[in-house]
Amino acid sequence: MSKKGENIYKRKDGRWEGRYIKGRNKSGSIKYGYVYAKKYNEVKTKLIVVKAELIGSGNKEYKEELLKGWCDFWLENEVKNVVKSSTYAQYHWLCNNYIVPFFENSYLHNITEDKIQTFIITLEKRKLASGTIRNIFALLRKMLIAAENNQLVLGSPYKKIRLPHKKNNSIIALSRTDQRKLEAIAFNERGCSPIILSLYLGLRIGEISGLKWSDIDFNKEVVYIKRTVSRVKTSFETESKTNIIISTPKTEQSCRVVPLSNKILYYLLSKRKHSESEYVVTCKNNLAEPRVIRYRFKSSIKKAGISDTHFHILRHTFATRCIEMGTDITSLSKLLGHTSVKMTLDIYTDSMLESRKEVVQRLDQLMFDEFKNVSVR
DNA sequence: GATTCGCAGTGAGATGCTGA
DNA sequence: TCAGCATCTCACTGCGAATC
Repeated sequence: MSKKGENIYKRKDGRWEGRYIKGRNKSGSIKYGYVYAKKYNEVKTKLIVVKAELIGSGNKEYKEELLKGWCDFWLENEVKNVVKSSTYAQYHWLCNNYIVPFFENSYLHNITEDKIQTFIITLEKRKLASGTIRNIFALLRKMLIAAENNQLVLGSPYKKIRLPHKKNNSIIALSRTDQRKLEAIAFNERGCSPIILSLYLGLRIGEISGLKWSDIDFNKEVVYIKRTVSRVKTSFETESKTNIIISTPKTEQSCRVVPLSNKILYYLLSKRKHSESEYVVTCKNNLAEPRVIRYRFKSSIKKAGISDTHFHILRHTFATRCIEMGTDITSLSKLLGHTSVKMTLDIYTDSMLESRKEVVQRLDQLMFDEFKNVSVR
């Protein structure tokens, strides 16, 4: 029930007791405050409230708060109701697995640049990817800024930290041969294939998972992307639990209208005839969650004899084929649901190498003709 | 065998910041 | 002013174990 470091314990008389640092006496030992309740969760809530009151009152002694305590308070009061549940779950995980264990016995006002730098080096030694280390540091800094705003931290020890360099991974798409092999298997699926939807509409896995037949306007020949599905950790108290969350797409721009080609329209119409579910891609007549789609994808690429890859490659393949066919970048950006054209350019610049070569060849031809003319003259 | 779940970690995309 | 980099938010991946 109670977690290590929370200072919440079940008493022999059946009640739950929670302790918090109220201050220190002259000898430096901690003075505790106490709260009681019949249930664990009630004690936890009472502790949060009393800590919030202490911070609000500007209690000088309370400044000797351990990072662990501040972390719990901050997550519960300043993060939980502000960000999406998936982000909260992510923060919770990063805090409890990296930040809190390292700074477990550190007081907020004793956290120095050196200590944070050592923390980063420790993470590097654990062979974590640079992106992950940057994510962990970004979270720690955010937490420290919040503590700074509450006068719990002196100075800004997070300002001059050296972080590992970011890696740039190039985008990989399926070759035309592999795409054909995969399509052959996907078109033979009994239900509507998520592979076809991603290859021909450029949809993300969560968008496919949440796609309903009512989102498709067969008369206007368009599909409306309105929701995304993901599995998120929702319980952090006792045994951990995850749930399917249906929410709006990643950004406002991700809510979009994607036109349907004649072939895809025909494909969808034929699949709708045999569907008994409100969802386009199904598992036991309900929506197929992203994990199920990924699981099926893995088995399809195995059957197709394609080397192991991830589902998102289908979206990259869609974008790459569009570029190869000369689609303008603004239209592609809209189709993919990117916020800006710059974003699309940043991601798919490498895919445009062939088009750029073509342009240079054309220029070369032009120059050669000019050169010939000059020589003749 | 198919599917679900939890854990541990990585990557994508949007937005903010900075310095040339 | 604006490109490029940093930061922030959120989604996705791989794997093993459990369950259906």
